[in-house]
Amino acid sequence: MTINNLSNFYNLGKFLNANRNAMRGYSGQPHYLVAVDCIVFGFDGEHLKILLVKRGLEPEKDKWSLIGGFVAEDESPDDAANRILKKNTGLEGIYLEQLQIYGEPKRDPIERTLSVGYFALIDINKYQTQINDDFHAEWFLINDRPKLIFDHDKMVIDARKKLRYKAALHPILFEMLPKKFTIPQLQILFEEVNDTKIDTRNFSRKISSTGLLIKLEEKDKSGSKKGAFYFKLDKKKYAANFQAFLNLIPNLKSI
Amino acid sequence: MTINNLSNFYNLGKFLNANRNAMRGYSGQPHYLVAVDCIVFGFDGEHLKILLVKRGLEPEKDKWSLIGGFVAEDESPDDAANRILKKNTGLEGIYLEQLQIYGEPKRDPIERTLSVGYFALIDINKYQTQINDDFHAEWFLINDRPKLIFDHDKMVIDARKKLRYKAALHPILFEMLPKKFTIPQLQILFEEVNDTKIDTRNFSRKISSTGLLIKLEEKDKSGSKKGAFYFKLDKKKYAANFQAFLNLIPNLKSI
DNA sequence: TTATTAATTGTCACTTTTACATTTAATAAT
DNA sequence: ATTATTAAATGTAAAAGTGACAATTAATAA
Repeated sequence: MTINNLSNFYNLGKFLNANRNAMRGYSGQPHYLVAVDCIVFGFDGEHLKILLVKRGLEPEKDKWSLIGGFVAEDESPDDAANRILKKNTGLEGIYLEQLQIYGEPKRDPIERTLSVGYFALIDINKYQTQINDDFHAEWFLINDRPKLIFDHDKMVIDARKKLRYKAALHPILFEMLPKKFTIPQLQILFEEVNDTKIDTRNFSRKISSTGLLIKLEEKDKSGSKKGAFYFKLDKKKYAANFQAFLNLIPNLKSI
Repeated sequence: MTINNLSNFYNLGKFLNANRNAMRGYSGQPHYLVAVDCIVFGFDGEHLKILLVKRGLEPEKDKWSLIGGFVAEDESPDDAANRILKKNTGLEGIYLEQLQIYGEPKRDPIERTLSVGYFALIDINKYQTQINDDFHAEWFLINDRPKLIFDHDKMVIDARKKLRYKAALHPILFEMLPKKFTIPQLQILFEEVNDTKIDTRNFSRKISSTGLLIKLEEKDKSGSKKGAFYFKLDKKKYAANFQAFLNLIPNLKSI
């Protein structure tokens, strides 16, 4: 039995795997590909959006999919997600959170691949300035996106649920806003994420009471004659209070 | 080059992997072992406990570890967790939730293994009746447990944090109680999980206001002369309200 | 009959939440 | 210069929820 006349590489691989494992690993256990897929959310001032790419390899080449890639030998899944996001958006230090693992045996028809889902929040403007079109990434309205490959549609639905959940309790939505933003902008973002209308007076009071915002001198006059004051995040309080439970959505208890 | 005179199975494995992938998979991507590890919490009426096993294989044989195992070819990680829990506790339909993935490249010294962490909540009494000692599982006080292998200590810490977090908002702790339980029992459980003392009057009022409990005729007289009334869960309301945000812990906002 | 012990329950002050409409600041139009 | 227009900013009162506090009750044991 030589390498040259092997008719079935696959079985030989299995055979050698078994031998190798008996010698130096966990005997006979199966090995899988491990990937990460990122659900990247952004906000353009009006609508919640999601960043998708045209898949570059078979199968399903040229179909829309989440940004993803395989976990390399020297990196953790978190590292992989950061690397892949940087490659596709040019951005570093993006807000990133593990969603869950997707591991149905048949989810990838080519070969068993487990995928760690991440959701990411980015400032869409920061992205736009740095974009080079090498990766064919494109923003879609969250409610008007193309069908995605594999189980990516489910990932998007799960990520949206989790975004809503977290945003009701923790001030994560600021991650999608530019450094300077107005209260009306913030409110629209909250309304988008929660698919609901919020009372202006109550929202403003609630946001103020968190103590997370610092009012600036400057006004944004693009939206109205009167103009709306810009605010910025109080970074220290933001970091310190991030884990605390807020109550940012009306009727939270009956969601 | 024949199989018989190969001096290095590992390199051959790599070589073949690359060939195999070029033919029928994703070319050249590394494959890893994937395991699940379960952080199993229980409550004995007094203290929060965790279920550990003596590891049965090298390395670290006979050291304490979480209940775990590899994900087989025909099952998802969720399936694997259920299978492995059943094998080790005899219980089916246990409350199980994905915690996160643990994937540092060197976390297992033998071979790269990614592990999906799960936390499980079980009624410790139900377990005790079904135990057979085949698996050398043992309950430990959460605050007095042995050092665990690999990164399992971190998993336990993470799981505890998540348990606390979820228990503050959702009625998951009932999963650790028997069908009939008293309010004082429930309160002790909440106090254990949150490492805090809770005012009896406020706790009782808060729990009642959820509408999740049904008062029974019977009393538990083991703890006092007066006896404490048993309650049971209103299963329908429990299922319906599970996703709603409650506020079960005092001073929730400043945790 | 009394003592004992844990279970059960009530009140008040304070905070938070909700529902709801008017005033204000700037620009554009006359 | 005055007025019209538009979105931003703000206030209040009623209701619900929260936290801090101690007295009463039901059973058994002495």
